[in-house]
Amino acid sequence: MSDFLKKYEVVSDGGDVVVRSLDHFDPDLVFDCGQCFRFAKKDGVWQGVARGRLLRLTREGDDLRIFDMDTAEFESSWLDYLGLTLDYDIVRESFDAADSHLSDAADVGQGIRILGQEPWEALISFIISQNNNIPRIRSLVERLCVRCGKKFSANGEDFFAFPTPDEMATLDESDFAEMGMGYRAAYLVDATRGVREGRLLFDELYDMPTDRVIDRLKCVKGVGTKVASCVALFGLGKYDAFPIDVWVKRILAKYYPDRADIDFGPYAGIAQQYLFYFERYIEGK
DNA sequence: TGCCAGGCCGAAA
DNA sequence: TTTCGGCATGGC
Repeated sequence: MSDFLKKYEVVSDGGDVVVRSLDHFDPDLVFDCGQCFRFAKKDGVWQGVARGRLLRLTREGDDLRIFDMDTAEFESSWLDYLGLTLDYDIVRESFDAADSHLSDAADVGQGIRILGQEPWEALISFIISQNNNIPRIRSLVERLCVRCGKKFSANGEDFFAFPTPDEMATLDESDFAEMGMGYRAAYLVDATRGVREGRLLFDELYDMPTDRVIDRLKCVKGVGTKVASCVALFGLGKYDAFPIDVWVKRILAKYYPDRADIDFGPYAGIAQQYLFYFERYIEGK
């Protein structure tokens, strides 16, 4: 375990886990910056379904409280999910060194961390995201989970896990279209087929260089550079995944007209997320 | 009522 | 290789 993990402390507290002195984690930004679509704030507590479980958490001053969890479970899977295995002091230093505009964006988005989502969920979510707005993406993802995800109860309510490929395969294109997926219905069918038939194996992608990962993901119909980059970043932890051909035309052309070849380095994907959030923030969301 | 949204596909130049 | 129209749908 490297030194930076000693920057915070994980303790048990009345059936909850409390992460003491945690920097660079603002739930309002983490869960509302457009990287995930299944979390909502309720009575000051962020809650959502992830990895088949209800996750509830809130900030308490310098600490982060995760409800109804023991430290063993937290350390084995949620440390990684919440992005706490990466030192954001180092990320931030690299941004400050790279560029002043990015540094400004990082000021605004201070507290964003990249979650470690399931690649399958990221793939489906970001196929749905194309040419769609965030409230509608949330609504469509939820509709999909209610339709074919496993139902479970937690904290006195019913929730639905994100459907597995097999569960998605019980639906056809017309079912997805009925849900309001539009022309993405065919893409969802192909993604499901691709994973079930082994054309796309996520396990092979973790140790692969990011550019090859993106090429592989593009074997699914409806997955281009942008969607593939989001899956690589949010679902496979490829922090350098940067959707260059899309953002060169949008964000880069907008903020870096004379520097189309700017290199954001090993955390380019995180830089991209700060810039995405910054654009939403300065344009009033 | 229009415009637009975490884009991609396929055709045309 | 780059450019561009079309695409389903519903937030705003």
